Amino acid sequence: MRDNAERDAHKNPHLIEDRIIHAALSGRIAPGERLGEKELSEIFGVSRTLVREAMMRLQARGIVEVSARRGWFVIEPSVEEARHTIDARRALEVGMLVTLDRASPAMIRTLRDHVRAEQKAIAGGDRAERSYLLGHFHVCLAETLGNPVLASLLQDLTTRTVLIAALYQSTHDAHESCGEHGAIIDALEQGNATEAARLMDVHLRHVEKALNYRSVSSRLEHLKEALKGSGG
Amino acid sequence: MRDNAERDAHKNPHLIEDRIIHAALSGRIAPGERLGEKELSEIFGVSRTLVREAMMRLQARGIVEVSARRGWFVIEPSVEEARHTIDARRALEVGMLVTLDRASPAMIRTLRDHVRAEQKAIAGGDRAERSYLLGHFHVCLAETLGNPVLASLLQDLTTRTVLIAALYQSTHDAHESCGEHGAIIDALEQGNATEAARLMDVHLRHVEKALNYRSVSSRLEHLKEALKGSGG
DNA sequence: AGGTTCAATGTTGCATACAAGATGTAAAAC
DNA sequence: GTTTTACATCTTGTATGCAACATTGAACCT
Repeated sequence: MRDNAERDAHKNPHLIEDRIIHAALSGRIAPGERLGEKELSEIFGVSRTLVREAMMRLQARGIVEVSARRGWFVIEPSVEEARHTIDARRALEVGMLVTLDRASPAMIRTLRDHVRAEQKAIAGGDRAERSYLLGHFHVCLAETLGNPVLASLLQDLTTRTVLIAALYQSTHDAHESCGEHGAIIDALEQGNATEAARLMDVHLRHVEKALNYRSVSSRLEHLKEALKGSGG
Repeated sequence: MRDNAERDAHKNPHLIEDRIIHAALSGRIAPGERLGEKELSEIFGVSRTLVREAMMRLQARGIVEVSARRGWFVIEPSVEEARHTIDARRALEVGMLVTLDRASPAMIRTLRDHVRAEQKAIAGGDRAERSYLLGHFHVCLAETLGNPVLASLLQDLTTRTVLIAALYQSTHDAHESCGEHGAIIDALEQGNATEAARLMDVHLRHVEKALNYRSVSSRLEHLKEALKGSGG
């Protein structure tokens, strides 16, 4: 991995977004975190203009939001938004598998490789890599099925889900997730797309169930919640 | 409807995008059409900066693309991209209905209203309104089901589909589309989400089948195609 | 001490200036 | 007549400057 982002930010206009998405998927950027334009412009060695343009794109992708004259912040979805996001994701992934014809052996091999990488990251204790791979499995699935449009949509939804998981202190076990990924591939290998879809549905319900919607770590929400039952 | 966009473009940062999306859905903006920054900045009475920011968001949404130092253009998807887009849409909409529990009477009423509006636009011969409503039905469906995330995703996918339909000279009949929308609502009303999903699947397959993938109106693609069989 | 006002600072919002490259056109060369 | 070349023009790419607002902290008043 390279650290000198400065030189590439001009050549690849999407570098800034890519880095931020990757960092979010890896759990290195928390929901609610502030992303200052000046700060980023120094990190990437470009002017605020380019940073701003990247933020605009990330905003359209639902990853960051702007508070007028206060700054850019990584999204901090409310409980309702979190539900909607995961529901949308479930719809998309279940639909993707339901409407699938058949998965070729080459696809299966690619997916198995990915799960093996997940296992390795879990065993190795690399938290960032683990987080990234567990999320990226879903993007990888869409890519492997050969649809870049689906893959792109899933990248955004997955990133948002990872942020939600961080915000609501997901207790979802990495082993379990990885195992479920494997089971989905099994079903695909046997040509049973319906079963794969069902397993995906269950998997994503697990993801949601592991969230603790009570413990909102947002300062404001936390305060609201705390004060609601204190003084009345 | 108001024409003086100038005054609002400052207050509502998303006005430019909204207008472009609406125009695309209405068939008033064709695929491949050039959207000059200066041109737009004059129309909306703002500087190029704001136009550019809007274009960045539209780019992230897959509606426009930029050709370096040549300009911004409404997307002109290749046959392959068109297939992927419609496939993604089918996955999303089928999944949305499959994973749905139950549609309330209020929802059914809203949807029926929409279809009535479609019929009225068809009868009245308002091509733009007809195009808009037929596309927007799907967004409306997601909104009505109560998921803004889904609605937002569908707005983008639907817009892209409408552009694809324009590019590949879709012969899909408006009456037929409208009828299929009605049938989907019927199934939802009877609480048969599976059937609704099946009908949606069929509906979107019709949409794709109505495309004429041979007659690519893009100059470049057209030439490529023409020259491929001419001289070898 | 507690609360209020006001100035200082930091951040985004928006416009503008200029650089760099693409395109179209007309003159020049053959 | 055709091709080439040079130039004029137009468009986006990027940086920068300044204005507007939010926040913070200190001084000040009560």
